[in-house]
Amino acid sequence: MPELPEVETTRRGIEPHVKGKRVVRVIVRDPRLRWPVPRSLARELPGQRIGATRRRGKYLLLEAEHGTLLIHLGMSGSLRVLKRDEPPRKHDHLDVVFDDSAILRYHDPRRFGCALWVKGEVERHELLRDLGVEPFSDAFTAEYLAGQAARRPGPVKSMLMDGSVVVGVGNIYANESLFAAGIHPHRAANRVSRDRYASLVEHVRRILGRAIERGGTTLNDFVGSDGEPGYFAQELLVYARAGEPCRRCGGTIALSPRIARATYFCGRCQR
DNA sequence: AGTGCGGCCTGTCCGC
DNA sequence: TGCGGACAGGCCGCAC
Repeated sequence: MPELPEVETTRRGIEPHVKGKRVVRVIVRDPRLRWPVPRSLARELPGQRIGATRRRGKYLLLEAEHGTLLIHLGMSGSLRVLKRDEPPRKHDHLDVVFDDSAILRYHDPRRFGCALWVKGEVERHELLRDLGVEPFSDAFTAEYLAGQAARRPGPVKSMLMDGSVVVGVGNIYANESLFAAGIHPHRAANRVSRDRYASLVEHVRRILGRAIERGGTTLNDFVGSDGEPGYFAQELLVYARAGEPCRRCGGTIALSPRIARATYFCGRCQR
């Protein structure tokens, strides 16, 4: 399930194979993604060279000369680079074919992802416009989080997973970061001290960074652009460990479905 | 305006 | 062994 580390792993994996290459063809086998793949993509992208690849939150941006290919992997999407053509497998919905015969192939069984063609300033696109700060940017600070939290009596975990506050922190990494910072996921956001937000900021960065180093987290189906799974799952301390012993205090990891999907925590270590 | 929930999908797992 | 149903999960869109 791609969160920021999985998307960044994918970006780093594909960049050497697409940067500077010219697109010769776009093949849409099934346009029925979260939003239909626009016809303009196959019509306009061919002939253009890909420049930089970027990431904004969990969106991948492939900048072409006169537009941007905007891709989201949803929860089951992956991108692979093929050296040459091979028969598409089930759920291989989209190919971008390059002038050296390499193919960027989009695979997404659940079709929660999207592939859009954006002209003009991509940052102003409605999907990106209202996104919160990047966790690795200077804007992600304890002061910023405390400020956001001031009007939020709801659970701190909900705020952490709110993409209009900070991007890229999905369910897995929210659970892990709150455990590392010793903050109870049910605690009201406006009742977390500034010092503890400072700790949370550090742990979010450390955990996301470590997950990127390990190639992401593979629980069911995530694979990087080379087809390899990620290895961060081995380092998860609370996620998917309900009923198992806390690695810090030996207590039992609890599972609460109350907030935004499955919430795992240690009731002794997190307050 | 923050918050929670339904819905979109399909593969996987569980119980009968 | 077969099959229905619950579940997972990002995130938009909507209701409150």
